[in-house]
Amino acid sequence: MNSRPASPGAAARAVLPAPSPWRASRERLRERELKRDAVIRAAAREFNRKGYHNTSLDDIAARLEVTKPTVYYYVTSKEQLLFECFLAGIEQIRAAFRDARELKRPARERLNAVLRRYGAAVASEFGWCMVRAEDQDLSPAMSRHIKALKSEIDHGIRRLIREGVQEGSIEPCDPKMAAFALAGALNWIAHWYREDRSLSGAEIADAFVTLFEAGMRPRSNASRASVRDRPRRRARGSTTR
Amino acid sequence: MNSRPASPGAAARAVLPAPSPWRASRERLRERELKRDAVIRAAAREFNRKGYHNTSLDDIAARLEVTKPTVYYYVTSKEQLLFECFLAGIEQIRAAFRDARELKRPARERLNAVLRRYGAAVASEFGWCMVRAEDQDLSPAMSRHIKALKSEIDHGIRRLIREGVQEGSIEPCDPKMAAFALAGALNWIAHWYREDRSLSGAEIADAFVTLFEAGMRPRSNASRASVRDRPRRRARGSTTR
DNA sequence: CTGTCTCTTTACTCGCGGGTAAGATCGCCT
DNA sequence: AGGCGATCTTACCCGCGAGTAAAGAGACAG
Repeated sequence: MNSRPASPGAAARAVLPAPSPWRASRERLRERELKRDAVIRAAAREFNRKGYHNTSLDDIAARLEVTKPTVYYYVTSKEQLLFECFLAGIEQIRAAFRDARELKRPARERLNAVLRRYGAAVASEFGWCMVRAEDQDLSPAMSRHIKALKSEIDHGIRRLIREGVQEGSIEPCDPKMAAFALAGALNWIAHWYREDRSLSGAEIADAFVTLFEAGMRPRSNASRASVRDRPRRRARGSTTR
Repeated sequence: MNSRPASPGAAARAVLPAPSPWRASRERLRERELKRDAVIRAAAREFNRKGYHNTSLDDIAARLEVTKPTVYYYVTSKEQLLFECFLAGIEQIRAAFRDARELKRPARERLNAVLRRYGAAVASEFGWCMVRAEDQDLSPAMSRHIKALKSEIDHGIRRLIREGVQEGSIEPCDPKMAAFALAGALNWIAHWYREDRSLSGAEIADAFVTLFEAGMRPRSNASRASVRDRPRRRARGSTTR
């Protein structure tokens, strides 16, 4: 407590060359961090496999080859475990937004970039927890926290859509509805991805983005005449309807 | 037991004017059916509000102003209760497919008709149960049953898409991915619809369908007419690779 | 060797909730 | 006038799983 290094210089000198007595302690800290992460990842995997309520802390502990109290040494409650998994997932998406903000491209492309990483996050080991962390399973405080984060993501998507519509890179539409549709399709990946892993999360997101962009109504002007499988080129100048 | 009516005529005569002794019994049957439905609807509402695992049978009973064993008089287990709710939801969608099959319209329109009723079903009181009935919460037998029904719906959508592509009413695309995207967006309604009920389920589905059809990439100049501040020409080459 | 700090275990508590046993109640039939 | 079947209740059982108390096992310092 009171033995904190007197000066930054002294501390730095001790760190690098000599086996300072502080080194061991720092290493332990690091190891502890690693173990904590392992606990959270194990929890995510089990929640993913069997669902939150069908997973006991004994299960998670067994998976780590330790006992339940050990798990409790690293987290305070099952609820917090779920919350941490949720955070790990959502943080990937927040990072995607931060990166996209730097990008100097039309909003539509920035949106697509975000959606790709969104899809990857949902397909990740934390996807299930992120998508399905229900307020009903959580204390009011955590529920509020999660809701706020989800809302942030939602409004981020809406904002990109709105920008895109304004600058003309996105077809005019209701940003709220569009955001719900996009996020819904991507979120749902978490439900079926466990069974069918033939594609990576990013690939799925790519396929979805392509679909959302093009739309399902044929684009080529010949759409009304039964076009077999010609329409490989997108409509350029001409229009349908 | 042995006093079954000798002829249909006798039975019919007894039903209408006279208070046949069978009437009471039939009325009881009917009432029983009604009560059973009430139990299932109450369960759906509670599952919807608090989730399957956070709802106890005491909760459901209390909501009906009866006691737990009464609920068990109508239903054999909590699991079955969830299953019945699931069935009630999915049956609406199966009906939509049956009706659409009659329709003599392009596959794209039949698909849209199905999707509209799909959305309405998801937004109904059974939507949550239908969408979230997890195999993990159910016995293997029921899990298989539910999976089969879900798969039936999924393949129905894929089939309509495939038909549409073949006849040219739908832009060529991967039916499997497209079905996942569509169903995902609609299923997800169940997650946010409880909070935001500003639109009916059918209206939401309508909005989604419009969106899916048109796509988010601006269509040719014609659709551009409605855009207010004269958005510049969209660059063709700017699509992400 | 000894105190102490970190990490992990064994061995519990305890309430919740699914499910049941054994009647009460009530209307109907004979 | 009493039996009977359908309906609903009171009063219970019991296992599971979240969470905890308390003690052991190492590592390191002095």
